[in-house]
Amino acid sequence: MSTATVSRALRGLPHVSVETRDTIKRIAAELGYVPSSNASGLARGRTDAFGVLVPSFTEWFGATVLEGVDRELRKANFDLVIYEIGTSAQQRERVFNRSLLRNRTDALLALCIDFTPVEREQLASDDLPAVMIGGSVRGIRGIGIDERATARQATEHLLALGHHDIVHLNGNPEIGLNPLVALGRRKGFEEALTAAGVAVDPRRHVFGDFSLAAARTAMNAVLATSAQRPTAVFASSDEMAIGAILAAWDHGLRVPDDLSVIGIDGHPLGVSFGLTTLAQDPAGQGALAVSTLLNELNGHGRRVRFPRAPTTFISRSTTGPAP
Amino acid sequence: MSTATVSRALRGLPHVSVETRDTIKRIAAELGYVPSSNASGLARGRTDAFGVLVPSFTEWFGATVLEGVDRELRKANFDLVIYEIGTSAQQRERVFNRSLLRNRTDALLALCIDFTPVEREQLASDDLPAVMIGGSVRGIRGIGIDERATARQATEHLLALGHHDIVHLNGNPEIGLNPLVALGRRKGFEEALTAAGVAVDPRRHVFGDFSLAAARTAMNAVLATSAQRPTAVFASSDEMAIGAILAAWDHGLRVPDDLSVIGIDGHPLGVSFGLTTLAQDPAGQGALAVSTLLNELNGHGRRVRFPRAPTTFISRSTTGPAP
DNA sequence: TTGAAAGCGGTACCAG
DNA sequence: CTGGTACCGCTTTCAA
Repeated sequence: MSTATVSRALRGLPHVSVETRDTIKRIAAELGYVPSSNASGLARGRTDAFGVLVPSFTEWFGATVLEGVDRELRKANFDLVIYEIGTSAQQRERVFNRSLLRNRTDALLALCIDFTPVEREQLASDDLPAVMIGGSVRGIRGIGIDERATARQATEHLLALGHHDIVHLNGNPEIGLNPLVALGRRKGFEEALTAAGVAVDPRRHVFGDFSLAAARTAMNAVLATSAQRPTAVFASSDEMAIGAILAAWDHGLRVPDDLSVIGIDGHPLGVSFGLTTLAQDPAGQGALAVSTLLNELNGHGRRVRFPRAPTTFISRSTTGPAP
Repeated sequence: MSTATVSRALRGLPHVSVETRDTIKRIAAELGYVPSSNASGLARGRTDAFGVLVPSFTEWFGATVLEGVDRELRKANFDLVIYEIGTSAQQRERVFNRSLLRNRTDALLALCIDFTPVEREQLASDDLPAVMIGGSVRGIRGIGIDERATARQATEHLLALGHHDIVHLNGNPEIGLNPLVALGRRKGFEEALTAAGVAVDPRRHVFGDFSLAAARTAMNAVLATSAQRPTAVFASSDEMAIGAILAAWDHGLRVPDDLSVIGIDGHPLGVSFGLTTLAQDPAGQGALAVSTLLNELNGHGRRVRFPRAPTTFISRSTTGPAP
């Protein structure tokens, strides 16, 4: 058998007789033969791998996106190369100067990262197809929910229940993540208020760092010092919403009787707290990004733009009528 | 310039004049040249990448290990290829038959996975250096805490506070993860009880699936039906411990006044609940595995055995004297 | 110090 | 349907 025939047989290409193919496959299995991805990749100019840039492994959104990415990649027999790039510019520079451009991947996914203009330029100039998940950025295609509309919907839910004094527990836009998400959610919150004829009070804009602990601290401060207590909280993430619930408990307040809380995300922990939320589907977003890029790599269609990722209102038990 | 000289210059090898090297580096930078990892890997018989098998992206232990693995890999300019292999044997077979043996990685890390004998054999026969993190398995080197001693220490803490009726909230050993961790923790629990002259009551062995929600449900059942209420809970993981705390709250019980709770892990969420726990350092375990394997790949030393990973007692506010 | 040339392990084109 | 054979882009040995 020539190497050519073996190669064809093993990859399921045509022009190989059935019996030849079977023989080759059997022997390959016996020998435990597996082609070298390096050699194959070199010859084909492909790597059969996607790269993903994540801000952190331990953060829910990114991890859940990876779940979907991996699922879709696995179907296509692609591998997944992950680069964790914290919020430090130094780490990021390393990745950009070396790994990204190292031709180890056929495409790139970035998770809600706040790229610098230089980085965006590098990404664009590089021929690697790239998509950003969790908030789009100029120059790179993005897939994500409609931040503003989602925030508005959450706020409207609270308004409809009669709440007028609502705290917006938001993420700080300056922590290296894509600032557009915090900004967009703020905007949607204010829009809803304004549309309902409720005044926007800047003191009700509180920062919880997108983390449970920080949100709890921030809300504790609000509940401790406010001359007048808010009756509801709109949190830009479920983890912050749970922090708000714990803060309410810290103050002996009942949820939702004394304080209503709504979040965004659909974090699994929300179930345990009966959290009302607007759920998104990070795994679905990741899977969509992969299948689209895979399609484009195969020459089917070019440069699709993504529609807004869907969001689902999940009504549980942390929101109720204003007291 | 010949390709040979360029190759030497760019990789910092000797036998290149300083000025030649500088020129080459400058031009390479201008051109944005980056060597193809495939070609380089093919020529050197190396991939400069590690593979990691994780049960799930969204589970705390694995994600935290990845954090440490990535940190150490990045230092060495290695890339990280991740294979998520749920608990389904089918998915795993895919990985084993294809990816693992695909020569995309120089070494393999597996996170607390319950390999079948066949899989173990494949791993062993393959020349890939491998280490298992979070519970060792026959045939593969492992790095992890001393399950039994840690569980015993946690239980002893409770006993010392005067508790005699202790529930062990354990993980179910049959969910695809390494069963030795649940078994070892059970053993340590019973040892401590026996050493203290306390009878082991099988009805106090409750399964929480290593998850918060399941643990809460399980504990709710205990608290609802027990003729006599336990005064303390030893949970095999912090997430389950938090589930127990929520269950206590569900029943209007105060922690630790009515029920003491201790966990194992050092999960960040524990901080928010004041959880007393025996913390381990998953990132450190991952980093150690990587640096060791890296060393061995470079020919320095061979087949190190790992000492037990350390554990730290963190006393917070969920344990107190028995009522 | 530098360059020439032989692989590394596949793929793909072309001829038989 | 099958085999021969130039590469793919880089590393490495050997000479110059």
